[in-house]
Amino acid sequence: MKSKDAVLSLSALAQTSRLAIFRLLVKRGPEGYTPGDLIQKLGIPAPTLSFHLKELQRACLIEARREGRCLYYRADFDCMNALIAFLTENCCSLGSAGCEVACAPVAARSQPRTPLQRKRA
Amino acid sequence: MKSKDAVLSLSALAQTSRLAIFRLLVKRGPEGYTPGDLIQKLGIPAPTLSFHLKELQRACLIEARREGRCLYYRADFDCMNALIAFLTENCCSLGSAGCEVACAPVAARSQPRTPLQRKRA
DNA sequence: TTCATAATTTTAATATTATCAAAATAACAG
DNA sequence: CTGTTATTTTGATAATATTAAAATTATGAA
Repeated sequence: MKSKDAVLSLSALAQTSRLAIFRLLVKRGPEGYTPGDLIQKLGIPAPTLSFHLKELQRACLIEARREGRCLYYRADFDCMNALIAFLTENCCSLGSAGCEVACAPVAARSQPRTPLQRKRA
Repeated sequence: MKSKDAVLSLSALAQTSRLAIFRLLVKRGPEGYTPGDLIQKLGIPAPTLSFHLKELQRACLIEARREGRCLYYRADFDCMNALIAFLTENCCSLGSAGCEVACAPVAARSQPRTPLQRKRA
């Protein structure tokens, strides 16, 4: 990851609402949340939320998929990994100290499937 | 570390000049650099540099000590540790996965002492 | 097609942040 | 005290970010 990309990612996370959104999406895992879900949970007006989601997307920290009429946003763990790697390598003098940090969604391991997913199986 | 502090730290690092300053200070280790050093290395005007140093200091990412008529700024590794811990715990779903990231200056481990340090020993 | 809902985009106003020149301050040497 | 160097503060301007309201697009159902 280049310094320029790191600044972009850091900027995206350096805002109260966006950090809150991202934390929710991380906790949620691969299934993701729709903007509607996030509006309910965070109380952010729709246009404002949309703006912040776009910022996070621009920094490649989240990605969206469409399912019917809903969009589902989820955290991009590869990108978050890259950011943490950049910080530990460049801002920590740790270098490759044998400690491989790998971000992965907790939810991916043992979460009940959604009704939609069950329908498909 | 609270979410509010994390936003402050992230904001401080989310700017090209400040990230560059911080990376230099991390590489440098405990001895630190004076504003004059940084002006030479980065070509930033003195008032702009001073502004950015204060921002980094406000986020507790760097600290200063005076030595004669010079100020020496150095990275605050405890604070950086706290930030990385926050990110891995809250934005990575890693939790305490047995991977303890600890930031420390490379310079602290195996760098030839400065003339000043030799004089004191 | 027409309607209702989900989500985004545009617009526009406000707030925050960055930049840098000029003046002010701090520390020291003579 | 006076002059010199290092650094910060002030203050003015430019750039960017934030947000709400209104308009627009897209989707699925009737």
